[in-house]
Amino acid sequence: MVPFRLIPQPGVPVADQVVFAAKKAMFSGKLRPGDAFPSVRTLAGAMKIHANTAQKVIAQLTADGLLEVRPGIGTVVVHPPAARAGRGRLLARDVEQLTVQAMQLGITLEELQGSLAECWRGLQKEDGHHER
Amino acid sequence: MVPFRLIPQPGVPVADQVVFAAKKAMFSGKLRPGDAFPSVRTLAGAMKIHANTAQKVIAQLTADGLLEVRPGIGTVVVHPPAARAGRGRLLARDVEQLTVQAMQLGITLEELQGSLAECWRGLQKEDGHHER
DNA sequence: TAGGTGTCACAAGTGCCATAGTACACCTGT
DNA sequence: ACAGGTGTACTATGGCACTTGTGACACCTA
Repeated sequence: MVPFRLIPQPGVPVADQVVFAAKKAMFSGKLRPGDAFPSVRTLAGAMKIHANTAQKVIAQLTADGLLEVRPGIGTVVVHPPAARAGRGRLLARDVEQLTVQAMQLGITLEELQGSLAECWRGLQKEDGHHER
Repeated sequence: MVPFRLIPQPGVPVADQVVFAAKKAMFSGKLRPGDAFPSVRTLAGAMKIHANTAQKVIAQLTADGLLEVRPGIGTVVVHPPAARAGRGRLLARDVEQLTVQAMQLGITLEELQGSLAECWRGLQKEDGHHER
């Protein structure tokens, strides 16, 4: 029913995990623009979390511009505003962290870039499968 | 005195920030294998944190194999064991997260790889400056 | 009208984090 | 031997974020 699952990660907030899983579902094509997003209470029931936590998920995704709220109806997946005017700076912290961690593991830059490309294509390859 | 500083990040534990700053200092050559690492109390004083928190930093870095403890003497920076037997799997979570966030911002894979390379070289270029 | 939708508010419980203080075993100087 | 510096361990406390719990409201559709 819900187009994504999650494997509980200890230490990271459940709400953030669900948000991440939802984004992944969107960018991999399991949730396409126009599709109805699970309601707060439906999501809460499916994810075995509290309705209040599910509400935070919806609010977060809405704030990120990935969901649009139809009052009284529900929420719908929208196409990201594609606002990237020098937003690369927002990733600086994450890029730096990934770099340091890779260096610690003795991984080369090329290997890291390869892993990144592999992960990238792994998400995009399912992009045309709306026929479940 | 202490070969690294940190810019307080709200929301992330101070201990983790110091650990990250220390690692960055190591991989950028500001701290080379054989150098003495600041003592618990010195680190606590310089970073304006509690000695107990500084102790956690030392413990973390030691557990990561980046520091070696000489009982009664102090801690010394050691060369990472370079143990990378399929450890690329440890980065999977971070790679996936960075990928999704980049997609959300509408950044292309090539741009992301470019940012990564830039950050990488930015750390390595200072690698020969021990003449301080 | 009945039911489903998102939204908000308040309280209680839990756990992590940083601080605080104290103590111990170890080694190196003099 | 001694004093001083080192890492390590323990308990306790206050603050903060997270989750859950419960209830309520305004909105829309059938």
